[in-house]
Amino acid sequence: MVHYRAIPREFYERDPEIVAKELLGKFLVRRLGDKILSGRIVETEAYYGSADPASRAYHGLKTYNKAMWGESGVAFIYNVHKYWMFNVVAHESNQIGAALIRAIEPVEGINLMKQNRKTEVLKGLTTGPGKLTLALRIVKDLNGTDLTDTKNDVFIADSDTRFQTGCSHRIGVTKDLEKELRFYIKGNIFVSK
DNA sequence: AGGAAGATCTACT
DNA sequence: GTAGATCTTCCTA
Repeated sequence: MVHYRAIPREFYERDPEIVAKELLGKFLVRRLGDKILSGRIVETEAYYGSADPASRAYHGLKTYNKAMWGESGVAFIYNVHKYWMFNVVAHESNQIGAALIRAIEPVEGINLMKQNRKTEVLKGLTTGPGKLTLALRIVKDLNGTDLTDTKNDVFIADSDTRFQTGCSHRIGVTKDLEKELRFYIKGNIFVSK
């Protein structure tokens, strides 16, 4: 049983690019009853507001994306192609932004993750945004959950381990920015392709 | 009420 | 490498 340390809200009250980069190596933890599922974050992407055509916030404030305007450090969950995308709201005060968790490396509750994904194979279990939400049973009910509180059903926990990181352009977006806003842990086999 | 789009995944060639 | 499946939400009529 791992002890999970909460991350203060100030961590998320910065530019999404910085938050996305620094989320690498930290833990995403899901509580299912008395069971814990967790994984190390190995791949993220940063999204902005009206200046970012790939962002959910690009077309202005809507009911489904209003979390991106809200308090930093809470979950922003959005549906695409039958899957749920898991984001953390992250922006400076009066700004808009979020960091998408794209991939994790399973740590605790691996057998339950396999059940949730209906597979026996560890390889590829959580190597994509849609796969990891399925594995951790993350659905839109968790939208708005405070991720800085370790008592909640889903939260993010700190880690002291440092990794070599790389960056590239975002994946799957139709209109990307010039900036490279995807970050990943170099050499980790759970980074998506 | 219906159509289209979307930050995806799987399976098959 | 590419096609098709399939779901939630939004936009228009």
